[in-house]
Amino acid sequence: MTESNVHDYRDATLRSVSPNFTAKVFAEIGLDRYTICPSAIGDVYVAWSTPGVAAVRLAGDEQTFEAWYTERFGRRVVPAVEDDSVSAAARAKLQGGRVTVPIDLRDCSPFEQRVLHEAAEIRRGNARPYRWLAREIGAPDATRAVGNALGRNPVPLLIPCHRVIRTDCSVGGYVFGSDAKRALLESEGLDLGAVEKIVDRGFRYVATDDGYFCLPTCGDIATRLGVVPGYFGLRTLEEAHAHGLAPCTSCRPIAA
DNA sequence: TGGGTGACGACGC
DNA sequence: AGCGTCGCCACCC
Repeated sequence: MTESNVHDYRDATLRSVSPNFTAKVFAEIGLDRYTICPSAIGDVYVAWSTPGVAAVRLAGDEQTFEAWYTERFGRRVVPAVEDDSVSAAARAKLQGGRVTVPIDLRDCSPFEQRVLHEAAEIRRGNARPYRWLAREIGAPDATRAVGNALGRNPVPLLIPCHRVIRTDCSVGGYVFGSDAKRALLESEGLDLGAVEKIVDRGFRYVATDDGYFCLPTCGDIATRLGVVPGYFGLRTLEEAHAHGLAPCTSCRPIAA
């Protein structure tokens, strides 16, 4: 494709581009495109650029989405004609597949990227506190800033920011609403009712008889509860130490 | 430059 | 138990 061709395409009426334009052509002219994918919370728009998925939003009015996209990223986005490898991966992941999806975080600040990369490591069936995430990225006093960064997550669901909750195990905010966040966590196997009972009794950690203690929202605790005789709650780290318990290497419990 | 904002958290009633 | 206050930090004017 020549340089002048590229400009011709850019200047074309984007909505009427020929279906013959392949994903390869879109990649060459650097045009972002979007498609609709089913997800656990209903249909979402998935928008992507050459490097990866740039945005996930609840599906609704196309004009509103396109305007939001340009406002947020300073680039236009047009309906995709067909899936390519990036959107196909996103589609699979949004339906529960264990797939690696390339993500385009170029418009996020370095701090936001650190937060999002850490959130991406939290596995299904788990949740971690905002404060925990702040500690993990080496900014232990930036809890509030972590919440702000997650609130600007351009790719919710793909980067599972819904798995970051408050230290008291209440779910906290979410771009699609706290109720959706709660439903997502439950659908992933986290028993928030059980967690609430533990917290209501004044416990911040849970120990199993095999010698480890966890955050109440650790996914591994539920697994271990099936194979060890019982569990008991703890109020402080000192209490855990007094019992000779080791911190779970998965959830890495933090001080109250 | 500096003041305002916010998906937080600890404390005090 | 729930609310106001304040400290914290990154980000935006």
